[in-house]
Amino acid sequence: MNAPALAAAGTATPADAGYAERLLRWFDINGRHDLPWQHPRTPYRVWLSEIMLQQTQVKTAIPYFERFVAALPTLPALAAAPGDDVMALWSGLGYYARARNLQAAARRCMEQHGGELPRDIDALTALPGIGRSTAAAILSQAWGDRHAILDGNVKRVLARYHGIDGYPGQPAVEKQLWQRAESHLPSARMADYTQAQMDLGATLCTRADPACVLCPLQDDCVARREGRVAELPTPKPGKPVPQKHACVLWLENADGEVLMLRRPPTGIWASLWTLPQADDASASRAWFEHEARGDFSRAKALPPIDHAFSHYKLRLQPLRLRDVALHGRVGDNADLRWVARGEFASLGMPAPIRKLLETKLEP
DNA sequence: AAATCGGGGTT
DNA sequence: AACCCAGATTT
Repeated sequence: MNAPALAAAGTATPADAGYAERLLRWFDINGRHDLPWQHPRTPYRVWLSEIMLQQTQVKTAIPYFERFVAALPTLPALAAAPGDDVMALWSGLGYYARARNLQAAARRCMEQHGGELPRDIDALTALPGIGRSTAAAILSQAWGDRHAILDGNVKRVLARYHGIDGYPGQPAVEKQLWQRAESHLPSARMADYTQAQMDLGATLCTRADPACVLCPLQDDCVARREGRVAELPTPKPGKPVPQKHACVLWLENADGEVLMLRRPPTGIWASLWTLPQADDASASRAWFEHEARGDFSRAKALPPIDHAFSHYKLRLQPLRLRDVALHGRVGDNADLRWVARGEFASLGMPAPIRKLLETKLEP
């Protein structure tokens, strides 16, 4: 294949014309046409799906999406909802800043854009939680507007197709990928084209064991021709992650309710409800003796929970204590309260804490 | 056990 | 511009 004309990046050149055509022809037969956000394909539903899909795979996102749009079917409904409701609907998906940004953006749309998502790439990108790729995905899918996306799937496809070396998260590499993405845009069918790219990357040009023999782009794929499919895209340079430890207190009152507190609005597990946590057992004891009455030595250590973040590993040691009463009146502090088992579903909680609290224990 | 994913925040 | 942060899932 001839070297593509870099000067022409941004417009489809004759040399590129086949890319979108072949991809769309493949999509018509093999693409995903029944995703819940495609029917009906409204700006609000596309937006919500794109935010969920930023760090979550389609299969995982679908039940969350269904539940979310059933509870909050429109942008004004999202804007008007209590923040706790939004967090509860997001609970388990991870990256909770996405949910807070989502609602903040909805509220800004109510104030500045007449209660609708703006149909303008710059206005969209200015909203919290929406960057260049997400804005492009919304506009192309909701309206058919001509913008290139560059998510993880597209990065992988383009890195292989053009044989681009270097970690795609690196700015210089990402810049090249954007240029390639712009160069392949078709002149019509943008909604299908955007979905087709994501489908190709998700179902066929996968990270491990891609199905190259089925690929509509295999004839011009540099990685395929040079036998470098397995080594592209270049993996992220690894770093050792530190191991951290903490204790969590599982305190129950005489009614079997669990003491929970709301974490601060920034940092890890922001705004989520969780168990009282301290760096070690003696700090847990100090917290307990300050807040509660009872014999701390009765606390029973449960099996530790291991949880992995991208930048550190956390081992949580749960300490369970029952028939606990507090010194003060809990009702005075909205961020610390007794929670009945039946209320768990309505609170946003980190996945490992929810799992811990739902483990069956002897009475 | 390690890699992954897009946007926002900080330096 | 170049890191750093956030978390559940998949491999």
